[in-house]
Amino acid sequence: MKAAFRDVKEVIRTRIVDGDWGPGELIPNEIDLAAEFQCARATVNRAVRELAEEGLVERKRKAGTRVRMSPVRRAQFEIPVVREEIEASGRMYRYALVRRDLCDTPDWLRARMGLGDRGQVLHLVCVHYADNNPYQYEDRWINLAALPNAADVDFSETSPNEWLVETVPFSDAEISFSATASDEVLASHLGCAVGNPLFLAERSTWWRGEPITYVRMVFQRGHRMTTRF
Amino acid sequence: MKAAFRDVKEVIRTRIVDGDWGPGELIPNEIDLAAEFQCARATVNRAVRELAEEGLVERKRKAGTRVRMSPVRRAQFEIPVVREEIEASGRMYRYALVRRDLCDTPDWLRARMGLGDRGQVLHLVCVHYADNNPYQYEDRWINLAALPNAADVDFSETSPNEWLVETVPFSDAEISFSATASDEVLASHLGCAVGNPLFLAERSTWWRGEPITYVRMVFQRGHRMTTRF
DNA sequence: TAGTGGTCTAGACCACCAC
DNA sequence: TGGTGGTCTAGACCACTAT
Repeated sequence: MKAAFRDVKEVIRTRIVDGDWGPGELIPNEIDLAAEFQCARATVNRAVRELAEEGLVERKRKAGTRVRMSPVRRAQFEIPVVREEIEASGRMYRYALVRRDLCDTPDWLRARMGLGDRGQVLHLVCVHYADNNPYQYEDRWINLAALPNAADVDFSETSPNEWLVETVPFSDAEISFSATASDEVLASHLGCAVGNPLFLAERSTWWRGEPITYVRMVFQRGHRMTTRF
Repeated sequence: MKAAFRDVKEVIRTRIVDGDWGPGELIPNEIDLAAEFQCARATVNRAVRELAEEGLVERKRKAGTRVRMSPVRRAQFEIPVVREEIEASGRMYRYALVRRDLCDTPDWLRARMGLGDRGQVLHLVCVHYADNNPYQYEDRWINLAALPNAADVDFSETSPNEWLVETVPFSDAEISFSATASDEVLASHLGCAVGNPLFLAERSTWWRGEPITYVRMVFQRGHRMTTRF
């Protein structure tokens, strides 16, 4: 008899999934549901509110609660730190820094991140291995105007990924996924053929409105990103 | 003075983002926060509970609430119906059925969907256009044991996607994203070169535990899936 | 304008678990 | 075992909006 709102939620969910309450149909109001389930209205409110957050129903004051015509489908992915992702799968993680440059901000990066004027960026290239097989190629640019001390960090041991997570933990980000073809550099680092299709993730990060970093992460051939919903 | 819990939530979020309460740090308990914000404990509870759902803090009974060391990053994507996706971007949607077969369930599909014994499936191939440019190639298999009337539907006008959404609205799904190379069939339908890297989404769907459909959706060259978090 | 959901409150009991 | 979060209740007032 604990978490009554969960029971209420599941009963309602079942009625919707089973079609007792069809798409577009109005379901009873909170007072009636509270009476049916012998509980307080607040309990029903939480149950139905969570179903609305899941996209199963739609609520409007005065109009009541309706089953959605087509449920909103939200696929949700956890974005872990590479090392944790690899170690969680039981494989050994290894990291290697391939390249490190200090340079003026390229124009394409300035445009992409909304960086004004000029300034320097730290350009890092590294590879993440799982059981000594290349897993991910990382090409990263760090805005030194925002993180000047990044220039003094030794990235040969610590991956920029982890250093950033510790240093700027709570940031806004935009991530996008696409497909790209392997060029000679990628082929040599990932051990695949030139022209192979590869899964690419790009992420831009801001902290309190200020651009922090942009990274291209290219995964080993055959990589999949999966979720259930 | 409406939605006090939102104000409380934002004040706490700001303190965390600004570093007033650093990673791993214990934040005041609900009673103290309620006193500070001059509100009921339930109000603080909702605020902090939602921050926990967002992955910003971690709560444990007796141990209290701590700021997460590295916030859990969840990228969330809405999975719209193709037509809506295209029309939302202001482009004209067009659909074409390329192929329709009734056949015995191939072994690979049986394994992938957890289909027992034999049975027939409806195999549909179609293309979705945006402003008359190919946008997505769809290769779909429908389990006729679960949806026998799918065999009688005229899919030359209605896309299987939309028919399924109307017919089986509330289902469980597994979706996965990867990169694939264009073969001759894809190249001809999508108007790209053979070997081009393409973004691939695969979805398996179940309703009340029963396999419904498996679909491979291959997007036009250069397609990106983007979200902020 | 009336009905519905959105939210707050004050108090209560309980489950969990670090100490 | 005591402190903390998790939840429920009964009642209240308010905001929105369909009618």
